[in-house]
Parts: sequence; structure tokens; C-alpha cells
Amino acid sequence: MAARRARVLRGQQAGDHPQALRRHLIGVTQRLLAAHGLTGLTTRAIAREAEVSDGVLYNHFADKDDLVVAALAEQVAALGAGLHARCPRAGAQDLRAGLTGYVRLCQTFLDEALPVVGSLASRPDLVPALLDRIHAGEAPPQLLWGELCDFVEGEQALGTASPDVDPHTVAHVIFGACQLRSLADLFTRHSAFVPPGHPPDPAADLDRLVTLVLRACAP
Amino acid sequence: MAARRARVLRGQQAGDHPQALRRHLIGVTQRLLAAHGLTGLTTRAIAREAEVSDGVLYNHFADKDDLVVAALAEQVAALGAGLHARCPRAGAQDLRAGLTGYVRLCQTFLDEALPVVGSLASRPDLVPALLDRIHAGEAPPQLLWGELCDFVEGEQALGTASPDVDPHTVAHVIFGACQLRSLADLFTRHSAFVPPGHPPDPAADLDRLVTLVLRACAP
Amino acid sequence: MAARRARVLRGQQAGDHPQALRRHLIGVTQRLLAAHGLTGLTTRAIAREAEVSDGVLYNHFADKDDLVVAALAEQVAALGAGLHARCPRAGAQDLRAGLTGYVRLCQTFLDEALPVVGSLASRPDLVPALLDRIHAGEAPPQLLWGELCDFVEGEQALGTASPDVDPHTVAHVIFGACQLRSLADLFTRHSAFVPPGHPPDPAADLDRLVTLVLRACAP
Amino acid sequence: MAARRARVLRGQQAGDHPQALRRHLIGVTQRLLAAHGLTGLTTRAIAREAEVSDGVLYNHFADKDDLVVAALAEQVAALGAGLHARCPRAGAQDLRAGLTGYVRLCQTFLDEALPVVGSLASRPDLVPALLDRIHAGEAPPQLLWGELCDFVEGEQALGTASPDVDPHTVAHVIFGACQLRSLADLFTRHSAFVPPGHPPDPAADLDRLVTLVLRACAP
DNA sequence: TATGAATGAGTCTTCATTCAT
DNA sequence: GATGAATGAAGACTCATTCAT
Repeated sequence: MAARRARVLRGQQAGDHPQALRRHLIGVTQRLLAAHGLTGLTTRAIAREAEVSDGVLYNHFADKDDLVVAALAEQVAALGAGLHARCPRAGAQDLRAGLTGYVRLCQTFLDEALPVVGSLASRPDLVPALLDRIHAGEAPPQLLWGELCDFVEGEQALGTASPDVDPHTVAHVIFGACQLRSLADLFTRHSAFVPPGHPPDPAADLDRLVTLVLRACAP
Repeated sequence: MAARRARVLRGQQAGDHPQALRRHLIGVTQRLLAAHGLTGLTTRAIAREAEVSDGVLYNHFADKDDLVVAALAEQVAALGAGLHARCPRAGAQDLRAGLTGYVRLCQTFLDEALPVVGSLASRPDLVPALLDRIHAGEAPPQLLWGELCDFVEGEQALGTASPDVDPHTVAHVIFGACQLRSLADLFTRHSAFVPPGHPPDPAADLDRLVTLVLRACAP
Repeated sequence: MAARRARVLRGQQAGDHPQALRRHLIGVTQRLLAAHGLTGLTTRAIAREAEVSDGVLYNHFADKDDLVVAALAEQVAALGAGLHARCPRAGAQDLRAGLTGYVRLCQTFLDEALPVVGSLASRPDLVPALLDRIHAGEAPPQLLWGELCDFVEGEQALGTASPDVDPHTVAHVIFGACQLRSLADLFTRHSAFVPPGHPPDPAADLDRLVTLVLRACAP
Repeated sequence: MAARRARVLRGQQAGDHPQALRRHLIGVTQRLLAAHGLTGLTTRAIAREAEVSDGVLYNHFADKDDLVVAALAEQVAALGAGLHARCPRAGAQDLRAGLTGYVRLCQTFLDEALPVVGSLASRPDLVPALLDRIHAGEAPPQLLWGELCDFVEGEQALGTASPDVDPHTVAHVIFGACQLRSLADLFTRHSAFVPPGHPPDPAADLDRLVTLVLRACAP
């Protein structure tokens, strides 16, 4: 009555039949995307890695781009898992600790989002399709950015941070610094390149970033 | 018997390099790279746009990657043209004006470097070859970063900026913010996407960034 | 336990053949064949149009070709429905009216047979299988051809038509002219092409054809 | 200075460089089209039969359809070679001989055009493109049709043929009968099928066709 | 040295057919 | 018997690279 299952998925617990392979393909694509980038990602590589036949892809996705976009969208969505819970709340710790938390969160977030950024850098034409799937505005990047702004505003309300500093600019600076490091790491990974001012000590670097922002926020 | 010249280059003033075609190809490649990215750049498109035959490329470059790397390297080098002259000097103007100058310089620089960043994001394996050509350390990015650090140190020496702020972190923050905007523009260009906190008013945004850095540098 | 029925066929009056689905598939195939030709007819398109699953086809037919041949055979058979009754009889009207009737019948017949002719033109290797199903000799084309010959012979016996004219040649000429128009219409349908001598007025053209045949039959 | 020649074409007399391979490909395509029809004609089969690589095709034609249309167009054009010279002239022989000449010409013509008709029957969407290449109106089919009409008119002027018979209808009848035989032969070739009234003796059949037309033309 | 046609491995995609459910 | 996902062998087409001219 039901249709056949792919070899790879056989012998797994039942109950998740529908779209099990779809998820499988998305997962494999995410892995390959993270490992080798969108350039050089072939449908055959996906099929072989997924241990399925060349054609299945087209039973679940319109075409390669559709699969890639689905993988990226899910990647972005997954980034947000537990994000809300881990966001420091204004007043719950001293300002330095709070900002440090956000910078760490932000760096983790952007490091994990690197495959997405890299893919879109080579195929910006996929952006619209990706946004369609993500329901922009509710997506993790915006969420984190919003939380950070709220945090700064909260601290301002508490008098811990100067009311004159612009929360969005704080977010901009922190996201920018983390994105820069993320990209630099990508390039460094493939060479002995040490980008300008790139410290051998990420922890200290993070600390210096927080210090700077802290000075900017001082009442 | 002199070597034959490509059709396009005939009828130009004599005396120029025997490498005129090499330069021509690099220029065309840079243009196409900026316009359409590394993905989707074919040797045939380069040849057609350059109005030369498909094969010449291989008389001047080992292969396509070699040409691309040469084009990127020259692009990076070209970014530095007049950079030194336009860098604000410590004490030559008030701190805000100086920082504003650097942020502007930095944004221009990274906007022009976007094709390079985009290309490397999809082909990080080209990074080593590119670095070989650039003589890392002397290249414009480092130069600008270095000038900015020197500027901050100069202002610190003058007492205009607090000695406690880390010049490298200032550079990190400014480069990061500008890079983030540059990338966001790339994505936005292909959709109605408005990234988080992306302002409709770039000038005001720049101003807020300077203000924040300024606060961090306050003695 | 009775076999399961396909979704589409459920809820119809019971009592019909266990081969209801077989007929359903044949009907759908005929429709698609007439609409888009054999080239470009996929089993999936048939299944979707028939609102059944991709696989059922193979429960009722050996393979795609088998289904197609069955559809063509049934199409040919269906062409003959009521053919016998509509064939003018010798002496039942004047010769012109009788011939006109046959030409009209013949044109209708060949227009409806066009999907068959078109399909076989691209897959002449299906001809043997088709003939196996049709029980050649009893099939409508032969029937109509035979009736026409009988008609001419009848008129000859009545003295209305010259005994010197060959009935088979009359049939050949009429079938040929109608087939040519049918093919020309197929090609014309896809372009502004006007075949040589193709008149804008089919009725007049038919009339001229009858006139010519009539002259040939004049005693 | 010039480009490389395909292996197959090497060692042939020079002087015909440009487009030698283009012609070669067209020739091979015509042969395969005649032998196996458009359905089942693959680019790889063409390449293998032409003893060239899979890709060459695309150096000379936009795509497969473009090559096919070129092959068909050339086929049609080639049909006309010497056609004009072989057309009987009114009064140059008795009417029967003249008509016999036209019927033979017509049958030869349509037999050779069968690959074109068969191809278009399965891909009527190619008709417009084909017509673009053929400059309809000047093409062999129209030419032959026109000559036949002129011939009939000529004989009418000479009083050999009745002025009441319509020349276009004569052409219609002859073309139709020949086309029908041509198609029937195609189907017969693949089976033991004997179409209705299909005689074992083509010569006698032709004779009977001429006789009928002759009767229709009798003054 | 420049030319540009030829090469052929490789890409995405389609589709008739199978088969576990 | 019906289902529809899985299969995998083609198919059309691309493109970096070579090489006779």
C-alpha cells in the first residue's frame, strides 16, 4: 500500500516514513555544503554520499537549486535552536558578562552560518528563493540581532549603559566583527595566511572586542 | 620575426609590453568577475569579451585558475592606489573627522574588494595561490589596517584618544562593520531583502558607527 | 477477497468489468496521444492524467509500448463505429452525392486516424504489434475502402459509372487526397504555413475533388 | 592560423575547410534520420556515426533541433536537384506520357521526402523553424506542384485536356496518391502488412492511377 | 604567437520500470 | 491489486583544455 523505502533508510524505526528521504538528502547536502562549498557540489556527489540513486533527488525537489535552498533554509532555521534561551537578559549579570555572552553567541552563530554565507556569495540569485522559505523577519539572524538590541536597551533602562549609545550600532559592530573573523577563518583554513591583526589568541581577541564595546557603552 | 599580435591589440601605439594581451585578459576577467562572479565565469566568455581566441589564454596563464588568481591579485593591488595619500594623519583633524575618513576609506575599499571576497568564498582553495602573488604583508588590506592602527596610536600619543583602547580592535570593528554592509548589499542587490538593522540611510549609519567608536576612544 | 480498486474508479456503479482500469488507461492514453503525439508522451503523464499511481500500468500492460498499441488499436476500432451505416449505397442517390458522402466519410475517418498515423510514422516498429491486435482485413480502414469499392462497382452495374474505371484506384485517389489534407493540417496547425494549393475553402476543395473523380467515372 | 580539423576530415583535399564538418554532420544526420527516424536519434549516435566527439555538434549548431532542422531543410532542398529539367513539358509528348512522368517524379520525390514527413509528424513544432530555412514558396514541393499545374494548363491550352478540370485538384490527387503509397511502404517495411488495395505490382498501380486521371482530363 | 575547431569527461535532468508496502 | 518512492541507464548539453594550422 505504501511505497518502497530507500535502501539506506530501511531497517530504521518506522513511523517517520513520509519525507524521511527528503530529510536525509537535506542533511547530506548540508554536510557537503559545509565541507566543500556550493561550487563543486554535484548532484551525483549528493546521491553517492546519501547512498541513493541519482534520480531520487527529483522525486523530492524540483531541481538541484531547490534542494540547495531547502538545505540552506533548514540550516538557518536550525541555527536558532535554543538561541532564545541562551541569550543573556538585561540585568541578569554585569554588562561585561552579558556582552561577552552575546559576542560568543554571535560568533558561534555566524561560524555555523558560514556555509550559507559562502553559498550565497557565489549564487546571490538564490537569495530570493531562500528568503521565501525563511519568512524573513522571524529568522534567527534577525532574532539574535533583536535580542541584542533589546539587551542593550534593557541595560540602558537600568542605567548600566549610556542612553546615548545606539543599540543597532552595537549589534552592527558585534555582528561585523564576528562575521569578519568567520570569513578570515575560512580563508585561513586553506593556507598559512594570517589576516591583518588576526591574533593567535581568539579568547583575548574576543575580550578586547567586548572591552571596546563596553567603553562605548559606559554611562 | 616578431610574434603575432592579437587582433584587438593591433593598431595601438607600439612600444608597449609584449605582455599587453596578458594585461588585457586580466582586465576583462576583473570586469566579468565584478559583474557576474566567479561562478558562471567561463573561459569562452572571457575570450569573447576580450575579442580574442579561446586558446590565447593558455599562452599567458597556466590555466583558468591562474588567470583568475592573477586578476584577483591585481584587483587587490589596484585597491591600494592612492590609499596612502588619502589616509588621515593623526592630529591633522579632529578625531571624529579622522575616524570618519577611515570608515569611508574602509567601506570603499571593501566594496571594491567584494569580487575578491566573493570569489574566495566560493573557492577558498585559491587563497594560497593568491597570497603567493600578493606578497602578503605589503598588500593594501594590511596597509589600510596598519594605517588605521597607526592613526589611533598617533591620537593616543596626542592625548586625543584614550591609551587604554586597543588600536587593532578599533580596526577590527571598523573593518567588520564595513565588510558586513558590503556583503549585505550583495545579497540585497538580488532581492527586496532588508537585513536586520539595515538602515535606509547609509550616511546616518556611518555616522552612528563613528560615534560609537568615538565613545570607545574617549579619554 | 476481491482485489482493490483504484481511487478514480471507486464510487462508480459496481458490476462493471474487472478491467475497468485497463479501459480507463487506454482512454487517457488515446486522449494524450491525440493532443501531444507519441513523442513526449510519458508514463507519468498518463498516470497523472488518469489519476492513478505510476505503477498500475504494469498490472495491465506488458510495458508502455503495449499500452500505446492497445490504445491505437482501440482507436482504429472505434473509428469504424457506425461506419457501415453511414456508407452511401449504390443507386440510393445520384453518383455525385454518393461520392461526396464517401469523401466526407473518408476525410473524417483519416482526421480521426491522424494520431495513429502520426504515432506510427515515428515508431513504425509498432506496426506489427498493432496489426496483431487489429485482425487486419476486418479493420475499419479496409472496411471503408471495401465499401467504397463496392459502391463504385454497384454504380458500374447500374450503368451510372463507366465499367472501365478501376474501383481500387478510385479508393486510392480519395484516400490519398484526404490523407494529404489531414497531414497538411497537422503541419499547418503549428505554423502559418500554407501548403501548395491548400485552399482557404475546404468545402470547395472537396467539391473539386468529387468533380474530378466524377469526370473519371463518367460512362 | 587556422583551427584544427576533425580527424575524420583530415587527409581530404583542402580548399573546403570552412564548414566541412558542418556538412559532414548534416549528412550523417540525414542518413540516420532516413534509417531510424527522428525518434531514437541521439546526439551520441550522430557523433559516433560521424566519428567525431560528442561536443562538436554544439560548435556548429545551436542544439540538436537546430541540427535536425538543418538536415531536413537540406534534404528538402536536395530533392529539387534537377527537378525542373525532368518535368515533362506540355505538348512535348502525349498526355498519358506526360502524366506518367509527373506521377513517377512525384512518387520519387515523396519517397525521398519521407524522412522529412515522418520527422515532422512526430515533431510538428519543428515546422516553423524548417519553413524559416526553406523560404517556402520557392521550395521543391511547391515547385513540382506548380510545374504539374502548369503542365495541365498547357495541355488545356493545347486542347488535349478538358478546360473544365481543375489543375490544382489534379495535383492534389496525384500528390495524395503518391504520399499514401509512400506512407504505406514505410509501415509495410516493418511488417508483412498489406494495406488495403495495395497491389503487389507498383507499375500496374501507377498505370491505373494515370488512367484514372487521364479519364478525368478527357476533353 | 594567435586562432578557433575539436575533444571528451562531466553536469543536470528525464523517464520507463521495479518493488516493498 | 494498487501505490508511489526508488532505481539507474540514458539523454542533451557545457566547458576547460588541446593542438593543427
